[in-house]
Amino acid sequence: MEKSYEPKEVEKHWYEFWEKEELFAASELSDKKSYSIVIPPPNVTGVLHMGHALNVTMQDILCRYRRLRGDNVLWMPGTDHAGIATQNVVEKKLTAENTNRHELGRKKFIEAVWEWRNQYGSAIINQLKRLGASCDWKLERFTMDEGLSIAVRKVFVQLYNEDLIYRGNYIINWCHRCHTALADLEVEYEEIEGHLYHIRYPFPDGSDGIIVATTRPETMLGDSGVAVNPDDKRYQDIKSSSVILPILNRQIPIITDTYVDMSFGTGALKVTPAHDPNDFEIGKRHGLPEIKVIDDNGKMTSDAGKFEGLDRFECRKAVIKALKEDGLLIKVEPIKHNVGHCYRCKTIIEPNLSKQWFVKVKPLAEKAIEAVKNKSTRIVPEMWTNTYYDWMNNIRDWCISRQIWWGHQIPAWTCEKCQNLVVAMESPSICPCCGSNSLVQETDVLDTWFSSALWPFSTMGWPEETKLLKTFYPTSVLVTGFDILFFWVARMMMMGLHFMNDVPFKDVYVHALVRDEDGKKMSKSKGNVIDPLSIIDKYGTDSFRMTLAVFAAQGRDIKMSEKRVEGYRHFVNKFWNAARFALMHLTENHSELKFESMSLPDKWILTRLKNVTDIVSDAIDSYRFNDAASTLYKFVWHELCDWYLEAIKPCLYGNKGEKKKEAALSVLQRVFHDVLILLHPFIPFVTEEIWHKLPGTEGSIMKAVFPADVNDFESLLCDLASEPMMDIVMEVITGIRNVRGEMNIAPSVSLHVILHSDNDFLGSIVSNNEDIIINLAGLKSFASGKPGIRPKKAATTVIGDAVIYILLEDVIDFAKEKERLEKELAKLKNEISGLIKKLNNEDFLKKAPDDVVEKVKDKHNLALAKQQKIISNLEKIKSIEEE
RNA sequence: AGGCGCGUAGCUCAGGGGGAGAGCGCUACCCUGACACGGUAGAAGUCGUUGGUUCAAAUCCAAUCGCGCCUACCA
Repeated sequence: MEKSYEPKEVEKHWYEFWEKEELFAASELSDKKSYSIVIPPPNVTGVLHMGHALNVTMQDILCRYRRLRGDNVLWMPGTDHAGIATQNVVEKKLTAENTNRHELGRKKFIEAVWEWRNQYGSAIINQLKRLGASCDWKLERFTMDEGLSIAVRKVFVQLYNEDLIYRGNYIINWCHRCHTALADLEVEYEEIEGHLYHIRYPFPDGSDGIIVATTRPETMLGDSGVAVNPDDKRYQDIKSSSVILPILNRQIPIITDTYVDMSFGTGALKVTPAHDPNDFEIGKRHGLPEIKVIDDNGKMTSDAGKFEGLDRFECRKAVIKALKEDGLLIKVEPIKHNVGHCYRCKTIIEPNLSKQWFVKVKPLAEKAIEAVKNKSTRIVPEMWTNTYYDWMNNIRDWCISRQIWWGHQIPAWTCEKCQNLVVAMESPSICPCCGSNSLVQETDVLDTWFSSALWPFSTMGWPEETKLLKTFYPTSVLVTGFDILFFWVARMMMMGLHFMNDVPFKDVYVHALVRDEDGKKMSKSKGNVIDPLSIIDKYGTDSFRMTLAVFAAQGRDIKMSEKRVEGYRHFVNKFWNAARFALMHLTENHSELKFESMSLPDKWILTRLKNVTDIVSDAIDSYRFNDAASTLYKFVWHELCDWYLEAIKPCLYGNKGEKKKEAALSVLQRVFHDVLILLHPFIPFVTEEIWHKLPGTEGSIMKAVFPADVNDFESLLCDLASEPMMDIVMEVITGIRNVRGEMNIAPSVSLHVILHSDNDFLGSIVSNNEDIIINLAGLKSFASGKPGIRPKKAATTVIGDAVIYILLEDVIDFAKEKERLEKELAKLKNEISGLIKKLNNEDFLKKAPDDVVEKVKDKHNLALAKQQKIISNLEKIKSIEEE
């Protein structure tokens, strides 16, 4: 074995091995318990980022763990066709080739997208593999696949027939750059420094009129009214029922509506039903005309009069100029306000009147709320439940049509002759209404999230009644970031319940975001993105995964930096070397535990192993990945390496006889065997590599059995008394080392140590394990016995009931020793005074539970005894000095 | 505006009513036959602030300050 772990070749080798051996494959039918996860499908245009890395690592930990526990695991992989993003990518490519999609035409363009997808679409999948993802790749799905497309059609048609999908002219969010409608969710609001323009709308008789305030003066061209609050005293006495719209000189009505906020601006609101969602509602209430002045390209329409053809922002300037000239611009004040931007391209979106398709979500949402309320689906951590309810309760209809070409074309046809609308699975040949054969399909496609919403069952073959569905639906857990809780999770809940009559997943584990070192969100524009692949290249996948797992505490974002990963590379390397050491001695199989000849450290480490096994499985079961990972870290480094391996070295070198050696070897093998399995979900590559070198193993570690599931484990291995006993041995050793350190005695100097104690239990433990103490404390000799004559020139330390004398014939520095003891005494006195305060408190004695009181009393007695011993040691020094 | 979360060692964070913890960093010593990506020891914290509940509060409650995020139709 290499002196340091080199991940590159190991990772490549074992990943290929796993795939070749089909170790990731799920069984369609099996007697085993089913466990299933569908991957949140990354965009087909995507490049692996930290979010994916965390998300996939967690799912992989769960899947590998469940396999080790004997479950039939399905981890369903795939990608999402990402309508707008993918279309953008391909359009860019076309531009570079000096053409565009309109020149190509719809059919050719779609072909071009498929070509692109076939060429580049597996990039993200290959990157997931670098993370060690154990998805069943044979089942890989894509939202535009034929099967998934049939599912989409079926859902659309059924929802339409159930009146849960409708088409209509409504105000929607329009992105001029992407040239499509967006759902409300796809608009990101950002605070912007803008201006609030106060504009006078004169009365028809030319008198003062009403002053309105707006941040988008260009929309005034589409105004069809001015609204004031009916309770607003300022406007009670107005005689006129209308005003004149400046520039266009249209007469528009003054209406009253309680929506208007009297405290904002002048309390008068210009109403533009075609370009503002609220105005749209007001317009509907008052029957105002909807005048569209900005077209789908961001240019002014003919209704904008002389501004026709002008860009919307150019028009704003022109309108202001015109108003100024007419003396109708009263004032301009700076204002901070939220402006919506397209989540894909950051263009300022324009609320626009448009004919679109919508899903009526209320009825679907009710079932989705109920499913969480009655715990059919559990959201972890629980704090997200409220956010989920909140959103679900205030949900608005979902605009699902997109004016792009790449996606699932809406299965609706209009008869050119009679205008009849047909929604059907298959393209109809004649109009069922008038028999005409000139039917034209709707050109819009569906929102990508519409198909993602079906992911948990469409990937398993729905609408067919497949074995996969029977075995694996509903899925066990969905692992995702909170940023798509609404986009995706909520919608899957609605669709799953509606079409499968069951929740899509029993648990939703919502994990945190990965941020940069300073806690900022990683983004390309900020330039603070850390590329997971470069981290993997540099430190290895296992180190990276371990880092993610250790920092994945519930409810807190992860601040990622290379330095962190470096720390966990050290861990992987430490483990590698521990294994290297073990394997140097494990030259043959020692799978049978030799319980009779075990030493204390043998029994101790097995007990600790059992304990750690329980903690780790508990933690993974409840999605506390950080607890599981750090428990293993501590166990491997600070118990296995720091104590156990060091303690058994004399045995392994044969200094303690063949039987002891055999026992130690058997324990060593067992501990490595089990700890490899425990670690495998976190660091799959290095554990597989070592597994194959460890005697007594066969095949892949992926087929191993989790230690907690082995029968008789507890009775076979655990000796609970070994923990307190080993604690004493470790304390004695640490005590001696401590003196050595504080007295500045070089490690090369070996010492004589004498231990005095009245306590027979302690005495026997110490004498039974003196070889370990000698070895680990670096001693020349160690003697223990009942208190007797004190050695003269010795430094002392107190452990429990024992006084330890470290003989320092030539090197003792009494001043230093005195200082040391006094320092310790001061610490102890502090502790004692705290304990006394408690014990003097009658309420404490009366009300605190007995075991707590006992504990405090014990501690107090122990501290007193220790104090006594230190004081006498100090006196001894003084008397020696006086001699 | 409403909701959620977070303030614990220099840094990054665990913990969550009865002993303040880890990793990194720092200091000292050590290339001891797995590992210098290492070992041993050490220094370091009024657990944001103020009240309350309790025999007991870093932990529960209330308020307050600071930070972050999410949701919302303020023109």
